[in-house]
Amino acid sequence: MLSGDIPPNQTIYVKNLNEKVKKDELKRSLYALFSQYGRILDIVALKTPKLRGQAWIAFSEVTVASNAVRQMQNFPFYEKPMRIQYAKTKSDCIAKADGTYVPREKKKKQEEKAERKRKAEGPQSAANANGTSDHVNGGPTASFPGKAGAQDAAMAPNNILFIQNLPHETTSMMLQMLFQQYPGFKEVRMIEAKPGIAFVEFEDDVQSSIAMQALQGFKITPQNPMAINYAKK
DNA sequence: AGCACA
Repeated sequence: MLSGDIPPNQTIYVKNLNEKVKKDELKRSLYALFSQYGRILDIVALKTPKLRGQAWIAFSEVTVASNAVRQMQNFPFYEKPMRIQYAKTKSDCIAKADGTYVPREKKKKQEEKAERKRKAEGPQSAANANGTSDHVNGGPTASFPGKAGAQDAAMAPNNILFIQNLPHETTSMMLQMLFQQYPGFKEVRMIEAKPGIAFVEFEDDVQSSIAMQALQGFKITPQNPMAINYAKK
């Protein structure tokens, strides 16, 4: 199994998040970043000592969650590579939609801990010697199947994006319309002498990354999927 | 490292 030993779930569990970023900004950024894969039903992030640095993102479909787990694995997000797994349990928002939601009774922490332990040392505690050598995931630069902009070599994150394969009639106004919807947008720069390319600047590389993810492969014309990379430093 | 929903 790809991510740990947790079975697929339509909610993903994200950890190693930068604990300095504020809760709602975090949620907004996660939303912008992950909604490219499909519909997000809910994002839960708490800043309690136990739960900071983690988030749960509930998707409309398991397949969407699966793509997100694979493709965003280790994505550099606020300076830190995201670690993504399937959530261990069903989200309340999904159970509610299912009709299977039952409000959980308040348990004391000790009871919960005991229960978890009981589950862990089930009937066969020596049964986990099955070659769990799975695979070491793809590394910091995931590829984006079906997206023409996927780069071949990893480029260091940069607040400036380099856009290629634009139709020659593209104007900076058109690009501005596209990119300004993403937080941190600053400006579009095009070069008269070089049609088909542009630079788009954001305030920082988290924000540029989100826009890149969101617009990667975007077609201004059917023949022109945008190829977006970080600009060279 | 850490699996919640106030």
